[in-house]
Amino acid sequence: MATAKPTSSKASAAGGDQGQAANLRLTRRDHARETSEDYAEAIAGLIAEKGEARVVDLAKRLGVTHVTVNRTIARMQKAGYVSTQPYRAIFLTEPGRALAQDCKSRHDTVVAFLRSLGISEQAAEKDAEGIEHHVSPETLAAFKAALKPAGRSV
Amino acid sequence: MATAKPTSSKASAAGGDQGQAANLRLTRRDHARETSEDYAEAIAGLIAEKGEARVVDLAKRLGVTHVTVNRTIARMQKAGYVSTQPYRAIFLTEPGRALAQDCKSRHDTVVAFLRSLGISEQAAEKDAEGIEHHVSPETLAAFKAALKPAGRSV
DNA sequence: TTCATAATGTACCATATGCTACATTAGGTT
DNA sequence: AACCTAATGTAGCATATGGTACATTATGAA
Repeated sequence: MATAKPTSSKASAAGGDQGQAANLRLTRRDHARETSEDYAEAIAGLIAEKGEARVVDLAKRLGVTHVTVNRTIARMQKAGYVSTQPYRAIFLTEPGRALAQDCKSRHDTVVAFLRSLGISEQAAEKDAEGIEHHVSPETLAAFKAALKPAGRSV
Repeated sequence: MATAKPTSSKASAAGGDQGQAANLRLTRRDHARETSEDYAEAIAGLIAEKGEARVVDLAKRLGVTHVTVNRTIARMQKAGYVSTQPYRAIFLTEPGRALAQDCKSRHDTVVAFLRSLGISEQAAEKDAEGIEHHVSPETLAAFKAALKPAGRSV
């Protein structure tokens, strides 16, 4: 009976359980990556603002304790995104800088797009934090296109 | 170190930190809720399609093993969203049904909105899975408004 | 009724995220 | 130099999510 009764357009589009399963699986598997992206973006921001990123500043900005920051930074260092030494500041490696830049670009696009819909700055920023990690290149392109109907090609 | 006195560049960033910190904190704290939402939606779908939701079907649809489903269902039962008995099917409670309905509505709105931007059905479905949990009421309303430029006030 | 198999449950492991409490280090002050 | 304090590090706990391996139950077939 699992013969996928046409639940609106969902079943036909996703190919039933298989399709949706893949979507959800990917969504969940990427939580760690999302964290790394948030950290990379925050580190880049701090470096831009004050020249270096300290654990305590990251904790403040990310809304977690310094302990959580410490562990995440350790993981990111193992993954090659940051470099740091005990009791020293945290710096981005090349891959880390690329990650941060990519994230900031996406973040800004999402915020600008939401703002263009008339959404308040507060809500746009808040929603963008959650949404920016889930926009595919195709959707991001559509957002950009909607922002530049005139034709600036950037 | 850093007696926190020279708040030259910090002052301007301080207010920003607070706001962003709150955004990120909320985003992360809600991962468990997102899971419950996905499960509620999947259970509702299975009940609609086959009359009952079994662990094995949920596992297939959500792309995880039956063990993961089992544990999550236990948590959701404790939270009052579902009711079930050993070796029996899973049913939604009233709060569970409300949650599922709310999620499906949001999901459909997000998909429709993305589709209206010209995004493919596959990408729209995939992105919606990740985005639907992060759209505020304000943004959701904006999506709906963009879908109904004629003026039907919902 | 017996039995084979699928479904479900349980035990145990791993990672990621978050915390509190406490230990250690760095840097400026005295 | 000694000292104080903020910053950093570490130990241990908790929850959520994911898994494999194995035990148990349900259920239809023989």
